[in-house]
Amino acid sequence: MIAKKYRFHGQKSLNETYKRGITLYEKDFSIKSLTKTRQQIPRFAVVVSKKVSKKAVIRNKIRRKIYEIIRTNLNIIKENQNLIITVFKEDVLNIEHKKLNKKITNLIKKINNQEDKTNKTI
RNA sequence: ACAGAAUACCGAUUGGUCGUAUAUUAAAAUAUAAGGAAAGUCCGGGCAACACAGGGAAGGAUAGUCGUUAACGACGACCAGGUGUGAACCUAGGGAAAGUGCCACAGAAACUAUACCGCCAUUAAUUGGUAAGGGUGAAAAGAGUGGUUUAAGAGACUACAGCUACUUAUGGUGACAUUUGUAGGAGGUAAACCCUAUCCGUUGCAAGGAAGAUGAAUUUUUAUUUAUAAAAGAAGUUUCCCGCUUUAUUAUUCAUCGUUUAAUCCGCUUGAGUUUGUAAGCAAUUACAGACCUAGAUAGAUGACCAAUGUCCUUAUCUGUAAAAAGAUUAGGAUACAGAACCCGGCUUAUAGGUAUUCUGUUAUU
RNA sequence: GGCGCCUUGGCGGAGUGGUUACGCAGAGGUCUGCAAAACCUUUUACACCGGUUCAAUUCCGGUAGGCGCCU
Repeated sequence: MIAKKYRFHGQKSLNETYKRGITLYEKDFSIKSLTKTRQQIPRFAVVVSKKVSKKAVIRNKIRRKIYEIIRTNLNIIKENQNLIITVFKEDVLNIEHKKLNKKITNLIKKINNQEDKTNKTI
């Protein structure tokens, strides 16, 4: 898991990223990001709804795997970035660790490039 | 050996790298960290608020007996009925002789029956007797078998067996069992309404409490008196009525703003706790003594990756044997169900694979 | 986390202890020069598993799926 200071606290900050952030889609999951000038520590959230799977064990495993990938690749991410990853399908569990790692890191890099082009910071 | 029954239990282990939460601490570091069902939320209790948990009506739950328990719709032992060759298992198992309702279709008739065919008597048609037999149906004058009686028949009468109500005696705390006598002769359904007995106040930790700023609102009448009393109204308590509480300016309610790296803190984990031993009891369980402290998250911790071992299954080879069983090696596969959210006692449902104890039936051998 | 409710053909939607109405949709036919409308015929259902009962979609218990409310 990831440390408590890297997590979101409360609903308003989450809603802000949902409204204003940029989104990119993969087959089984999507990424939203928003960079803020006031912030000093990046924040992450992984959302796995009950529609993905009814069992709490499977949902927890998916979250933990993705959090682990983020934790090991912290150097890619900007200091003032907010990231939300939402999972749509149960198949994420069956993907190998290395493949998932590649997919997610590539997506994050893409998003960072887009943000640099548009200069969308608040 | 095969096929079963019951009860109790385990449900992976070790190492490496990188991490998460809590506690201790200045920091580093150390310690601890998910189940038998944590699940479903089906019952019961603690705890909290409302009145200290009160009265009546309505409503709900349960239903053999005795016990266990904080309590229960749970559990234990026993009784009765049913199922099974048996070990055992199942049962919402009070009342239909308080009252009401329902019993489709078929059938003559579905409940104080009054006869469709049949049998007998009598006739021109018919009418009368009869509940033995047939047919319908889930269920049919509902006490079976043998005999007597008769026009034909029938508890109409009798012998034996059996049922219901009351009753005698013995055993048992009791349900009840065995037993004595008298009387009786028309069904089912209460998981239909209902009656009887017992129990239940309502809401649920998102309960409840603490932590900002500004503004607005907080009634009327009477009496004495100039701040008290009484009455009405209002608000709260809710399935309804009664009753109760408040009528406050350091308070309550509403609105707006602020806080977003405090959307926080308390409640929150020492408890009907875990474990060892002894004693009581058939058992559920209880008593006493010793030792121990063992998760506490809140966009929600308890993990990710890698390696080895164990267990089980399958294939092949070897050993082994009359044939099996069993053992060794090689290769491949599987390793379940499932994630604390205030806390306990049960129930129900899901679960790869495995272990132990007691018992039953069949076959074979001694 | 807690509390409550629902499930009937392809879709909507009545019903109740005795084998399920109706409307729309689908298929075929009548009518028409051809269509529409109208009329006639027809296909497809009580979420699943147990219990009570002679008989259950209905009554009772459990399971599954779906929905709502409480900060």
